[in-house]
Order: sequence, then C-alpha cells, then structure tokens
Amino acid sequence: MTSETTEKKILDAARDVFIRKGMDGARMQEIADEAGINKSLLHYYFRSKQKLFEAIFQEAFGLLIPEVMKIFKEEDSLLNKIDRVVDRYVNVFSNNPFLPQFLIGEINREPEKFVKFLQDSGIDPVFLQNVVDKEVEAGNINPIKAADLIPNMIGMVLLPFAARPLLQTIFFHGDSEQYDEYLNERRNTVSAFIKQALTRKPLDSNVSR
Amino acid sequence: MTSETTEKKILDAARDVFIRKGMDGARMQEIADEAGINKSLLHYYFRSKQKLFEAIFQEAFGLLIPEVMKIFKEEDSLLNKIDRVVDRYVNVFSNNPFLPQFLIGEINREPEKFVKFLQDSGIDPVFLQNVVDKEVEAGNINPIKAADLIPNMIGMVLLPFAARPLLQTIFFHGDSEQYDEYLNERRNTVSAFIKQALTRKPLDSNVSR
DNA sequence: GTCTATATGCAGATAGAC
DNA sequence: GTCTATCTGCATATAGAC
Repeated sequence: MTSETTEKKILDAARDVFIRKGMDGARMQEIADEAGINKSLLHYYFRSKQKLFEAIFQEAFGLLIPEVMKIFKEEDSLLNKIDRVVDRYVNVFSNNPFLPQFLIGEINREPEKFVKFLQDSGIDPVFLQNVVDKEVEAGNINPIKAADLIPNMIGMVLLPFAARPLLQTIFFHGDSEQYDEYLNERRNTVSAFIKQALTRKPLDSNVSR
Repeated sequence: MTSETTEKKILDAARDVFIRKGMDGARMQEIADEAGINKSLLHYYFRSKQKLFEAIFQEAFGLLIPEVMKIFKEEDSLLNKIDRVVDRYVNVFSNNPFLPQFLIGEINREPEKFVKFLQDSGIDPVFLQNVVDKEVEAGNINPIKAADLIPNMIGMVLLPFAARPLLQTIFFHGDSEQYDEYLNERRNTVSAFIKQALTRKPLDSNVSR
C-alpha cells in the first residue's frame, strides 16, 4: 500500500522535526521536505499541524512512562530494578537525544492538556511507594519516599542529555565522542551513586525521609 | 527618567514572557501588552526580537553559572558547599519556576551560539575537580568525578521544577501547595542523598569512579 | 493520492504623525 | 519617546487539477 508507506514517512519526519524543535519551532515545510513529499500531503493525512503533533506527543510519552511501571512490577530487588530503569532510560535517550528537552518543553507548554493525557496512563504512586517500603522493612535500604527516589533517578539520567551543549563544553572541551562515552558510563555511575545513597548505614540523624 | 522606567518595564515583561514561552513561543505583542506599552516601542528600545531575547538570555544564565563557581571557590568543606549550592538553586528556581525549561530549551535551540557564549563565562573544570580530589585525599568522601557529581546535583534539583506538571499530578494529586512544600523540602532531601552517596564506606567494588 | 496554486491570517518590523 | 497605520514575509491551511 502506497498510502501506508507515505503515512510512515510523514510520521518519521514529523517525529524527528517535532522532537528537535518542539511544536512552536517546527515548520510543516521542514517536515514535508524531510519526508520527501509535498506540504499539502501533510494536511491530507493529518488534518492540521496540531493533530500531527499530538500523534508524535503521545508516542513519545509512551516510550517512557509505561516503561518504569513495567520494570517496577516485575519480581526483582529494588536496587536491580533501579539498575534496569537507569539502563533503559540511557538507551532510550541515546537513541533519541532530543527527547528530554522535548518532553520538558512540551510538558510545560500546555500543562492542562498534558495532565488530562496523564490520567489514562495508569501510573500508581501508591504501588511505587509500596515497592520501596518493602525493601525498607526488609532492612535492605534506608527509608525514602518514591517521590524523591524516582525524580532523583530520572534527574540524574536526564540532565546530561538535556544539557549536553553545556556539559560537553565545560567538562570535555566540546569533544563529542568523549561525551558519548561519558553518557554510556552514566549507566554505572548513576546506579552506583543511588545504591550508595540508599544502602549507607545512617550514622547520624541526616537520613533522607 | 521616563526612558529608564520604560526600558525596565520592557525587560521585566520580556523576561517573563520569554522564560515562560521560549524564543519561538514568545510574541512581541504579548510582551508589549504585559509591559503596558505599544508594540513598536519594543523595536525603538531593542532593534529586534532577537536582540531583546539575547538580553534576557544572558541575564538568565548569569543567575546560575557564576553562582556555582563562586560558592565552590570559598573556604568550606565540599559537603557544605554542596548544601549551599543546592539551597541556592532551589531558591533561584522557586523564584523563577520556568527557568529550568527555558534554559534546557534554549541551550539546545542554538547550541553553536550558546557554546560561544560559554567561552567567556570563566568556568574551570580543572579547579572543580581539584576541590573534589582534595576531599578524597583527606578521606572525607569517596572518589568521584566532578563531571558526575555536579550533573547529579543539578539534575536532582532541577527535575522537579522542570517536570512539575508530571510529578505534581502523579505524586500529589495535582495539589499545588503540597508540591511547593515538597520542592522546599528538596533542599534537605537532595543534600542528604548526595551526602550519603559520597560518604558511604565502600564495602564492595561498586565504587563510583 | 499527490501535486500546483492560492487564500488567509498573523507576526516582526518600519514610516511617520504627534 | 510614544503612538497609529502600514508593509512585508511567512506559515498554516484549502481548492482544485491531474
């Protein structure tokens, strides 16, 4: 079917452009060019720029949110789960280097709309906290709220992707290959950092809670 | 001087609009409206949207980058310095809630231009690493690269601001006041998290390095 | 389904009166 | 310095031929 091929070409191009430039910065002309088709075909397949954008937006979030829940639901120790989520996020971001800035930008561009979209995504904070609490009760980790642990983890993984031009310049003289290596090593350094924070015996009162 | 007052009104309005919407999303009309003046006055004071934007952009980065270097240069233990940087960043982001998304978006929108801008900002990664290494040699903390420690710290502080619509919905049922409280407590939880990660006695080979 | 041509609206920028 | 009126170009979107 020619039509399916064209639709896929459009989605591929739209994904690339929207995620690099965001809704505001993206141009239908650029998407058409990258898809190798005419501009008006975009409107034939997707009524408007808005509709096309929403297709990409939903797809992008589908890459991330369900992933954490899925891994957290499996049978494994919390520290192993964290290892795997970190690894998974590094993979996704490595394959989609502009995804972090896109997500942060679009989450905030129309928060109301985004919140509605979240309702249907089946994330359960109570379940996440239970997973953490069980390990605390078993004496495996120090107490911590899921609302702290998970943002800590995601923040540490995400920032070097989101702030690449800054960090690559400051710490690596702009060397792109070195930076890729650094990003790859973050799988281990971030996991280790979290593990140390969670398993240190609390000798003083400064316990995170 | 009326002219100074007007210039200030423009800058205040431009700061607000640009930081909320970014260069692409901002409209000169909205800036003029918020400043309570006519659109063409914007062009009278600042030749173009681009020039006005650059004024805001430089100001915004001036809020952050020099701050870390300044604190790191003072005489204090590393763990105290980290406490103070975390506290300082929470303050800045609390007063400018859209700053994180703005910085991340604009860093990536024109990386080449941004890199040039960075050259003049006097950040010294060797110095930062030395500060860390001295504490390592003194036996106060475990070995870690500054290029890991600093992004970890900034990532953990920044994410709850940048992803507020997401996290507030998931973990706090959308309650804005609770979330403000949570953000405020991050001063302690993040500092404590870092401290535990850095000071845990390495019992196994999984040391971050 | 895919193209060319065109309509429509808006945003940045300028001209010129006051 | 500040305003109104206007120009110019561009981006989304549609009409209509093939």
